[in-house]
Amino acid sequence: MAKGEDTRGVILDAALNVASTVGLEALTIGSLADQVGLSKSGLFAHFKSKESLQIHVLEHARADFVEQVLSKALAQPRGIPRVRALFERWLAWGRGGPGREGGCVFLQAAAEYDDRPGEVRDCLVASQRDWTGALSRAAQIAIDEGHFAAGSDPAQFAFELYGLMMSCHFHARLMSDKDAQKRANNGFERLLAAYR
Amino acid sequence: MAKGEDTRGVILDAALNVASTVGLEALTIGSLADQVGLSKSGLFAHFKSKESLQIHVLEHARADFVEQVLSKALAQPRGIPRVRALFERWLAWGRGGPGREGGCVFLQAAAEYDDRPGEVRDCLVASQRDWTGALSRAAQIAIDEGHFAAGSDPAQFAFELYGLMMSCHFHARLMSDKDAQKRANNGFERLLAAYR
DNA sequence: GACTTACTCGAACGGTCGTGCTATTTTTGG
DNA sequence: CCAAAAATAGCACGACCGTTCGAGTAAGTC
Repeated sequence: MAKGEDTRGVILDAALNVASTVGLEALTIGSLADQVGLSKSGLFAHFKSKESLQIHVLEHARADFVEQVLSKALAQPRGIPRVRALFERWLAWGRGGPGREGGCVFLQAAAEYDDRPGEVRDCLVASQRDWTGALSRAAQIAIDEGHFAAGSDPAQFAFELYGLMMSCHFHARLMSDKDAQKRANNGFERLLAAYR
Repeated sequence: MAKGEDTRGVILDAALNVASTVGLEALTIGSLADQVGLSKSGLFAHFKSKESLQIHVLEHARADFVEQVLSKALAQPRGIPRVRALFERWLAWGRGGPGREGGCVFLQAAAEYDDRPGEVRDCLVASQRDWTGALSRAAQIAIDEGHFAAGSDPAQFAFELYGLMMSCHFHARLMSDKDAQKRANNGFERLLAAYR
């Protein structure tokens, strides 16, 4: 009973790595099976369809994101410190690393599914709605704490924060811009200044 | 001699429409041939390979972008008016419309090729380098004209502008946020205020 | 040790992919 | 109008896709 759950975890780890680089659609069961040393049908049996696999990959990523980004940032004091922690850990997560060579799988998936209906898209939208909601809530708390000006729009703040993250991902990965991280931080400080 | 160039244009129009929605990689020759009423091999003969087709699609899009966005914005007075025109037309182009249902094909391609080496990526990077360069130049002019504070970083401005555009595209398309356009404008005004 | 359950494999399926090759039709230039 | 050239169609190919099925193996229970 435990064996199956283990290999399933190994599969999802590898799948997440692939999906972050080439996307969830380009992810193929055959090559994934080779990577983890399973037969194609052996891997397939764990998920009943490719769509199911894609959804599980997204939820796997979401769990990791919540653990690495959200929950750790929530340990920071309310207000600007927490907002800062959210942004910094978000950027760090999106930078990728061993096991997630392709950066942020959500940004990859966002581009893939923004015009492609289906359950995968629905799952992605739900996760991103949660995330933008968490960002907005953190901004609202910053208002409540008096760190941000009263009357500020938390959703507007989240919107602009999202933009900084996306631009950083774009410049760092596609444009090989070594200053992307620094530019994102500059933009963040300017954003904070505007909302104070 | 003219016939071939015509059908080639028809093909590229349809291909651009498809690529903007599902991506350049998911674009298939067979379905594209059906759309334009050609046989698979008949269409294939126009481009010697799929990679060549993808590159031609990108250059087709680039030409349209230059015509619809860059050149028309350059007709505006130097400084903030021109910067504003660039941003507004950029957003409008990214919003899509008939013939480009999927929005901005460059954002789509940016996600697809940010970890996928090859000639298509090289072509995309070149076009985006041109574009960010144009944005930076417009910001530099705004500095020269005294519209932006002396000592401002034009590339930083372009970086943040790119973020607003991406976030707008993301929120409008994936998240079905009707306020995305408004939020992008809000962010733009805040950005202008910071650089004045 | 027998039985049941969970896991994995190999082979095969229909389908679609990009890509050649060879005709045949259509367009073009003199 | 005719020959040269360009454009298109038809067909076939090898490769890979997701998926199914049946058999075999390992693990857990009584």
